[in-house]
Amino acid sequence: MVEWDPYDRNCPTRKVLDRIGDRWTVLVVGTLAGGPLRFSELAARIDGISQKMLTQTLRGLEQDGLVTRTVTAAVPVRVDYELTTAGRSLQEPLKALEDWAKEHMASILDARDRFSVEAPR
Amino acid sequence: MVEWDPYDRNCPTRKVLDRIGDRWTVLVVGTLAGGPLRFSELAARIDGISQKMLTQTLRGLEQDGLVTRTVTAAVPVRVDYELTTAGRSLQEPLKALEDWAKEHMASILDARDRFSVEAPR
DNA sequence: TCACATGGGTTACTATAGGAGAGTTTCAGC
DNA sequence: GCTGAAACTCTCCTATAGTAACCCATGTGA
Repeated sequence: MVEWDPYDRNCPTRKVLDRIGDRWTVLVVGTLAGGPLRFSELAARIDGISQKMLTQTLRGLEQDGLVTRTVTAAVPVRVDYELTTAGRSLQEPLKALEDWAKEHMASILDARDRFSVEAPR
Repeated sequence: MVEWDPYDRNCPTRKVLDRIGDRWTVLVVGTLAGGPLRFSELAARIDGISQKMLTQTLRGLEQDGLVTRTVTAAVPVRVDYELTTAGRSLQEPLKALEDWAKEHMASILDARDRFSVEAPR
């Protein structure tokens, strides 16, 4: 395996980190964890995502081979998205992040409160 | 523990996900993993980061109680940054992400190449 | 004493990302 | 021929990320 180095500006891992660190990507992958869903179902479950961002995020994931896009010729057209094997393997690290976020929420909110009081910048 | 739900737009976990999913945050925390460093050392190791973004990222991490900022009155001033306990606990999920990125780089780059050929959008 | 170097930032500006919302396509059924 | 629903797609506009240049306090050598 080549030695990837995210600390180098030109290393492609930078782009991959951008993709998987993206807010919407985390949420889309997490939502698809339960099985395939269609566009409108994703939009409904991920509160606050715009159609544009959902389309963009899905295209990015599709491009990276992390989700598949299946069009069913019906009326109206039906489009399903599903995680690939690689996509499912991403669930684990993302879940770790999600769990960390949940676990440390309280202390972080606390720290934010204190910070605004002190902060003798 | 309260039930946090990142899929709700108003849940504060959203903000936390934004912070820890941030490209620079991942790299700064990863760089600080080896022990405390001063501002200029961080800037040198994280290729491509600007002073402004480094300052901003560090302020954010400090605000969330993930790093400490220590000013030593010397000439010129010396400022050290170090991970807190909470900050160190973040290393693990971030490392998982980094590892995932390294492991799947090849197949992702491959998928990207194929995508531009097909893609009968 | 005065220009210069050094570390750790700000400031001012520009480029890109993202949001709101209207418009588009496709095709069965009325 | 018109309607309606799903899944986009486009336009406009604001907010955030990013870049480059400047600032400030202090010690040093000429």
